Amino acid sequence: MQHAMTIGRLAATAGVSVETIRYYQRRGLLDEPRKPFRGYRHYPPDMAKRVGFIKRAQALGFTLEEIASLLRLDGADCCADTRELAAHKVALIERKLLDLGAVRDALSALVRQCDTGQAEGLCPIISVLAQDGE
Amino acid sequence: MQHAMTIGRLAATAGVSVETIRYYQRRGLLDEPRKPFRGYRHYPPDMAKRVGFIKRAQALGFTLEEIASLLRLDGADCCADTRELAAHKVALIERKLLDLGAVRDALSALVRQCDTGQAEGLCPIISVLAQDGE
DNA sequence: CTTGAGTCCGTACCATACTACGGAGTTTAG
DNA sequence: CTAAACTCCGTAGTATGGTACGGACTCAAG
Repeated sequence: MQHAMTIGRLAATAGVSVETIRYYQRRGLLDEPRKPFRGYRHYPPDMAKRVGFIKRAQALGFTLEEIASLLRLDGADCCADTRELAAHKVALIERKLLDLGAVRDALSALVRQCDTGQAEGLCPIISVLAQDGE
Repeated sequence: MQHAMTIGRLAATAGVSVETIRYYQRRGLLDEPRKPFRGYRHYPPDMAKRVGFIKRAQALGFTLEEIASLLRLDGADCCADTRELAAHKVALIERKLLDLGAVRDALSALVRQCDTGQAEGLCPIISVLAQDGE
């Protein structure tokens, strides 16, 4: 590991800002290397991978809290927990997809109405989501 | 409309807090009924449906800003502006559908990997997230 | 050896979407 | 008719996920 970096290089490598790195440290997602007696902290290159992990998990809809717990079970045999969390997210997303589809249909019906010039029905956006599903 | 409610009953019916109702009023998502000379404002029952719509739209990932413009489309008849706005929202939703669909596919592929039990040591979800890929 | 860039650290600020609080007025149940 | 409960209204605080700032220190190039 001769390629230890400063925080600035780490941030650049990981594609985030220095402030974001520090924020993740405060949130407990990254640990802060010991500060040398004189000089700057140096970060191992793996840290950049960890930041990448965080960013990818975020893009999949995990909160920083959830990501922190994923990172805590990293490598452990708690695959089942991770699987549960992911499966739960999938279920949430499936519902969102259905509901979003309904809203899209209502809106595009409105657009079609406009195009065919029939001012008959009024747009019922509210009612397409009106049932207390969930 | 003999069933006009006070803000407290509205909030209870809609399953949110009084403060949330007021907040939506401030944000322009709900209008505030006139205050009688002496007494409390009273809210029509439809208002609860409107709040329900807001909540469900939020769960779909719309911001309050976006929801405000969706609400403006409810009950709209077709003028050019309405058509434009609706078409724009449809495009927005199509994009969300694609993004969410991709997230779901990625996540459920990961869950399937867990299930096919080829877990030699590391959880597949963790190891995929840890990858530098992309 | 100076200067400019980068680091350290704390604090403050941003947007979003609430949530809580306090004091005054109003309503309603007993 | 009194007292609890509710409303009104403004202001202030919370959580999330950062971003910005400022002063002191340190490192690296000229």
